[in-house]
Amino acid sequence: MNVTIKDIANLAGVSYSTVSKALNDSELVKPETKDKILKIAKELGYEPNFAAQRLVSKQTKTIGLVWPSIERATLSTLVTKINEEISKYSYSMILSINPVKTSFDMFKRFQVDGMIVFEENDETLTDQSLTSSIPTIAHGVAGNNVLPVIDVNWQQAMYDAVNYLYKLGHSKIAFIGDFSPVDRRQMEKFKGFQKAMKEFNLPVNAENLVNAGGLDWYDGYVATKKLLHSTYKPTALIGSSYDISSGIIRSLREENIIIPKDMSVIGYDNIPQMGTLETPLTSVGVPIDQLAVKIVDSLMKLINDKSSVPHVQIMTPEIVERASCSK
Amino acid sequence: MNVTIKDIANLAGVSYSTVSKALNDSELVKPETKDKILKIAKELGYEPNFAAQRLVSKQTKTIGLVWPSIERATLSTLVTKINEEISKYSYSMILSINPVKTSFDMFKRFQVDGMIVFEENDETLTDQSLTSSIPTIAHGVAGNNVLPVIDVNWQQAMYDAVNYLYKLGHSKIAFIGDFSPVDRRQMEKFKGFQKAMKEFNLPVNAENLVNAGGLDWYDGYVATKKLLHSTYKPTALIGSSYDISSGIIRSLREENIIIPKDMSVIGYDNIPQMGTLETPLTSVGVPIDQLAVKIVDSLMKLINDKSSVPHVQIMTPEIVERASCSK
DNA sequence: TTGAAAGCGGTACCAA
DNA sequence: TTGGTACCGCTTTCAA
Repeated sequence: MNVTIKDIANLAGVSYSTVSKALNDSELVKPETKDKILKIAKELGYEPNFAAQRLVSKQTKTIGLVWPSIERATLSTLVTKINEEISKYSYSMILSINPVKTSFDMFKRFQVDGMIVFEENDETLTDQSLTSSIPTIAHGVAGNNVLPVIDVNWQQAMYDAVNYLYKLGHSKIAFIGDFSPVDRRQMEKFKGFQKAMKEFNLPVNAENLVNAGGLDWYDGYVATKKLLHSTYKPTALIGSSYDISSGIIRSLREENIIIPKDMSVIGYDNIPQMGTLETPLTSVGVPIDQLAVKIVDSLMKLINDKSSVPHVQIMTPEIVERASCSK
Repeated sequence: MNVTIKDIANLAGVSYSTVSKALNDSELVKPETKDKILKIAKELGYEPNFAAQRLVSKQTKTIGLVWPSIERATLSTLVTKINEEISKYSYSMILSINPVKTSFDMFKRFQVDGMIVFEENDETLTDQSLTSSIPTIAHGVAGNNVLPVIDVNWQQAMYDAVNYLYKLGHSKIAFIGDFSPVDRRQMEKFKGFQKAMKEFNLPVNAENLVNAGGLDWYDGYVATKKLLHSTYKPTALIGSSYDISSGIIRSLREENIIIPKDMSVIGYDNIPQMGTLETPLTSVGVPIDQLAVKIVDSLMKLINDKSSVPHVQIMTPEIVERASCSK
């Protein structure tokens, strides 16, 4: 059996409510008594029963993060950052890699104080049944979202990328991305690209629009290969994700195309790893730290005051230059 | 305020102990009563208070998994498998990406029924303070391990790889791995390679031993490049991890070296992804499913009977042929 | 400054 | 088949 405050009370010769106070460092206990109690508690190896505490206090100081697809690398950086951010508030984070509903149920059982979900598909954010009594923040594309969401201006990110290249003098710009319509984030990026191209009177067609059909580096690699062997000769490439961009670089190297001399490249995803690729890449996107801070901040606000968080918050992307583009 | 069994009892006009029984599907409640109670519970949107249940039952049906370095891809497959395996026992899994000690403390607070840790460094398994009242299984290299550990016969894996190649007629076999001495798993692989080579009277020296200095694909890529441009001309390569092997393939392709015609390649890590690489790779290692099953099985045994699990269990690797080797 | 006692939301045993 | 009740371990008034 575990040590309880009653055991301590017995040995200390005080009531157990006094022990409780002492352990919580209350002002109402005489210092000597407190010391004595603390000492005994230590000797006995006392560990508070969290379930009992919770039953009374209704606080767990824990955030649950739902992350059903751990195999996608880019997000792991964000998760790590979020974890750090949460610690700053002296909260803990637990992770579940089960489907959203299952995870929510589990977190509910554990009575976490708050939850964070990443958008998985269209329904993640709009499914009515996912409303929760527990403060929850989602990260994904705003729409009919049931939960308050932290969104990113994906369109603008791509617009900025095109604009950046255009200003450098490029007009033959290709976009390599995943156009599977289930992923709204990818769709948004695509729209942004289209919009920018149109504005600059540049064509968007089957030639400069390359569907990688997936988000792994290999998809980007194959897509780029195909592009390079087509008749269209772009002078600049935009990769729609970190992994895809890494595939692009590989393809270019194999073909002995030098970045940025022969080809300018910009990648989406503003994570530090962009700078440690084979060829460091100029990238566009919301800096991952900012995103983590915003998510955690919003959640904490939501926990303290249910009505204090906007239903949609959109983050502005930035360009980080790493010399992978030239005129 | 949340709905409690007392609320239900009031509305149903029964005592709350009856409600408790009904909700737990006890035989001792008349079906009609049960139905009525269940119906009311549903209407009220009743959700049991887990903390209260736990306070009494002392069971959480939850396993905590400590995984401080989520950024390493290979393990994510194992984690996913473990999660699946745990579900089969109708347990849930929660994950912590904090340092081992911090994670243990948190899991303890949540009173998980069991824990799983992956070896991070020498101390993870030997640190006395990590003994825990909660049943815990570690995965890593056995040694002075405090916790029961599921180990893999890394040496034999590499031995098998060399043997396999040798039998095919290769004698110029190079090993590309990470020799940083902090990672005991890597060290073990290296030893196995050495041992096998010695047995077949093949030399081990600076030429065929390539230190990638890291575990990312890029490390393997650079190392292979270097090797290919050296005077030593191997006919077979062994990659010490999935990522490194993927770098090897890539280097070979760039140099127009065909697998397996011009070069035989075996990779460590027995995960399905080995078959979906640019060039599917013959690989050696403990099949990841087996590993997951063993880990979870052992943990469940440990939970049910503290003394039933051997202090060290070593899994035997297997070779999966995928036509990346020839004579 | 300390203690007594009333819960928190359940489970489980015993009595009715 | 149901109800009464004693806990589980702790926090938090309220009295002493």
